[in-house]
Amino acid sequence: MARAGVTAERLIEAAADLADEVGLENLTISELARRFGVKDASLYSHIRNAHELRVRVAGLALAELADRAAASLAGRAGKDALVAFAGTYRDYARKHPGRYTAMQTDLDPQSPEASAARRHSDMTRAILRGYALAEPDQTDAVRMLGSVFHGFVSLEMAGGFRHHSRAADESWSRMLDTIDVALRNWPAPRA
Amino acid sequence: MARAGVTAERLIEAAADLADEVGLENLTISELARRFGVKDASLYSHIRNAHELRVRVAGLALAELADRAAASLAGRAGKDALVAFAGTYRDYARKHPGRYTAMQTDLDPQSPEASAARRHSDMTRAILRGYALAEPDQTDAVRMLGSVFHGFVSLEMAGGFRHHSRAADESWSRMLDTIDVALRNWPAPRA
DNA sequence: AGCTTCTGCCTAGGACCTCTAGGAAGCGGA
DNA sequence: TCCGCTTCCTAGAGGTCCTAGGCAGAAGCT
Repeated sequence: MARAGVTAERLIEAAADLADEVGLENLTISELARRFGVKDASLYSHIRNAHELRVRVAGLALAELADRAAASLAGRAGKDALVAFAGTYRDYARKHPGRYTAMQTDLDPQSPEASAARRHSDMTRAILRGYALAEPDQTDAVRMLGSVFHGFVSLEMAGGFRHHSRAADESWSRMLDTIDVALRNWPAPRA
Repeated sequence: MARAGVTAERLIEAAADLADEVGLENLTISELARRFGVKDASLYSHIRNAHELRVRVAGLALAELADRAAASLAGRAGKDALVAFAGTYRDYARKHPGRYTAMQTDLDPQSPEASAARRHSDMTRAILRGYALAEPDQTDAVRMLGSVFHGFVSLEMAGGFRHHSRAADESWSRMLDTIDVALRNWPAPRA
């Protein structure tokens, strides 16, 4: 009997594709096995359980997005870098909703997946080199940027901007203008 | 045989509590029935299916949070209103993670639940009365505020700020300072 | 080539979940 | 008292996750 040739890598990648197609909440071991022409139980030689599958997809997505974000940052600085970086996040989320959702999984800080998450905050810090911010303001700014990007993308994905005629693209671009101004006018503490 | 006295309202409320305890993804019809001392099938006289249950929980949460936000806004204006409003969101999310997560469900714009969502954007607009912003900037600002609040809360819930020693409370408060400044210095288009 | 070992994939089956169909029992009103 | 509405039931189909135990390709050794 010919083997299907399942490996952990091919499994995770197929799982990520499946999640993008049907949504992370509909990513199931059974459907994944079906796609490989294999029984459910067979997948358990490659992954421990359904939760691990999701964590691995999260890791894949974090790494993929970090690579793209790094590429978009090359040769750019200041607002230019900010806009490119943010755009990469938004594009990725729209093209890969399942992967993007998986990224929000609560990861064990010890896990290898969590180190990919660290690349993201490091890159966000790199953007801030274009703005003069010392610690702890820099950490606060990293968190604000993460919040703004993720918040917008996540509300957009959930359909939150569909009620109003104003194009989401316009709001996105004006929001980045505003954030740029805010970073250049970062307020002193105890204002 | 005595009746359990299940009604749609009591059901939704219990479902919301259950979601807060075990997470929205672990909210099941079976467990809910168990809590009422009733068989699964009995619940289907009150709700159509599991998806409707989630949507109803989302509606409950949106309405509850809107009420609290409205109360926090009473008698406040400007930055004071901004901080109080934002704080209400964050508190609610921390006390009611299941309800909060449910709120992100993609709602049918025609549904009664979606009208509760409208209350939220209306209140956000009200906050902006303290800052001079004409359309379409106002809409962009509403979206930015929603993104910032939701993004921060959502990253915090997912454990995104645990890696660094800087307290999330501090970052939150400094972020609101920055947003306040940004709203007062909203940039002109085509900068 | 024959042998062993590894492991990818299998069958079988338990536990739990969603949801439908059809029936019985509580409870209010005529 | 009896009727009808609603609540709750039993029965059962079908899907999901996951474990235990086994067989048969594939890979390596002599």
